[in-house]
Amino acid sequence: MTFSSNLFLPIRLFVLVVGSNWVRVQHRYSIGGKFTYAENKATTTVNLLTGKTNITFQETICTERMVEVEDELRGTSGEIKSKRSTIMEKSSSNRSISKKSLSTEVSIECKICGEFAKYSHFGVVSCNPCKMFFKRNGEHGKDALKCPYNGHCEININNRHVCSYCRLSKCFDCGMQTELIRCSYSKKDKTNQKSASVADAEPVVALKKLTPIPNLNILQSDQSTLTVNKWNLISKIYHIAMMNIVNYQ
Amino acid sequence: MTFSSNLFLPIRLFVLVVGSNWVRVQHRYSIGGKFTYAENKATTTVNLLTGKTNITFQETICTERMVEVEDELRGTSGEIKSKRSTIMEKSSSNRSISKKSLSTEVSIECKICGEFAKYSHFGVVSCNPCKMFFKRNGEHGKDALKCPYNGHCEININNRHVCSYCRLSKCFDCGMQTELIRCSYSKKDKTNQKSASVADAEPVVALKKLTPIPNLNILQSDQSTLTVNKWNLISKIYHIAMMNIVNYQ
DNA sequence: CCGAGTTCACACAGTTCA
DNA sequence: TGAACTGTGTGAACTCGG
Ligand SMILES: [Zn+2]
Ligand SMILES: [Zn+2]
Ligand SMILES: [Zn+2]
Ligand SMILES: [Zn+2]
Repeated sequence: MTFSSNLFLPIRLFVLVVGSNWVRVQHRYSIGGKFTYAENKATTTVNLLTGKTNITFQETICTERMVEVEDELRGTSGEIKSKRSTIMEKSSSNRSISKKSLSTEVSIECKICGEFAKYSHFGVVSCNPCKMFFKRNGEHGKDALKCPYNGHCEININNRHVCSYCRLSKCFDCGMQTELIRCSYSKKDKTNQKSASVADAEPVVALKKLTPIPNLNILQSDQSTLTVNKWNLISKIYHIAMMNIVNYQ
Repeated sequence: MTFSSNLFLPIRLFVLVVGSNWVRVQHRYSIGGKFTYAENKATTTVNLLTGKTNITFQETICTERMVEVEDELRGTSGEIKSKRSTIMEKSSSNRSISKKSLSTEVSIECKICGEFAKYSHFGVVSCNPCKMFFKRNGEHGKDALKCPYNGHCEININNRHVCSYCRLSKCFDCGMQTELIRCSYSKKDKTNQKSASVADAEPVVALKKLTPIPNLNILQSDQSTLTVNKWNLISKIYHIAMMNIVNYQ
């Protein structure tokens, strides 16, 4: 994917998704004239959750100059001929910097309760409490619980412990998957335990189609489906990357 | 093979296959008028996997001008005659630039997950993560793993880490070969270990025919078998080459 | 340059205990 | 219930050999 930048420099910008939460932004541009120019490659890797950035900046300065050479040639008849020709001198120097940066303000909230979240758990960006809650209650299903109110409680960080039914409902609504709950660590009989749980528990689940994980799929293959928020986030990343680049100069 | 270009310049374009992953595109064109023109030859070598380009640009400017020359001739009778004549002066200057470029717009996708891939690993064009995954899990076989769903997960870059069983299945389906997984580096007894392992373990493997690595044979000898995708890729290469040429001016 | 190998930090499971 | 921990698979970045 190539962006056209709105800067004056002709910068080619490549954005790649790396892993689930990392986006890599790579700039490549040449600056300078026809015969003296710098080729720059700047790679910024941004973690969308923590905002950490790793930057690699590589610069190659190329100098090509036309040197005029004048040769004196003495002809057979004794007169001096002058032959003028040009040759190309080329030199290039390389330097590269790499730098790790700390977190910036890009932070992510738990989809369930709104608390600060760091990772994606069971397929949804969620905080540790909500992760633990789903692990405990996810397998039983929400039918085992009961809402003391009308079943439409709004869940936030303060009241999340009040109604388990609505909290679990919201977990499922946000896309948490019980399939991602694994069995306990056991090095032996790994396959036995797994097959047992799948066979016993819910054969209906086994027929379910695998839904793509709803974590930050910032850049999916079809770019037309990107929402405004995602484009805004991309431009934010682009801005961060650009600022980091500019700071090198 | 010759392309006709859609520029106004009459450019002759030659495309050659160099090695397995390199394609060389050569342009030749003249520009200018009858007496002043430039003969240009631009050679772009494109790596189909990495998209790197090496460019050589050679320009010969030919100037032929009619120069009016006035010679004083002293006639036999002593009077001065002026003879006006035109002669053809021809000069030519040469310059050549060669430049290695970075661009990666021609990219190849991992057959397993679709991520950007640079090399072929274990017999299949694949990304680094999928390479590592196959190296770790290839030898155990897919029976050691279990799909939490129905065993037909579609693998892409976002969900590849969810179901190891289906990922490994796809690795095998795409043609990854466990035979290409080597032992670890061991500087001593290298030959001994190799011969021992072949002799002891699997004589069947030794009898198997090594299948040719299915990397990008973009331009095979029979061009009629080129698919639409390959033609598209070629035109993409052509575009990149052209853009690189144009940027020199 | 390509394609094997290795290493280490991280993401995201599970577990324990107040 | 949730803070704090352990354990395991993953992948970016590197080395090595042909
Ligand atoms: Zn939460
Ligand atoms: Zn409720
Ligand atoms: Zn892959
Ligand atoms: Zn599966």
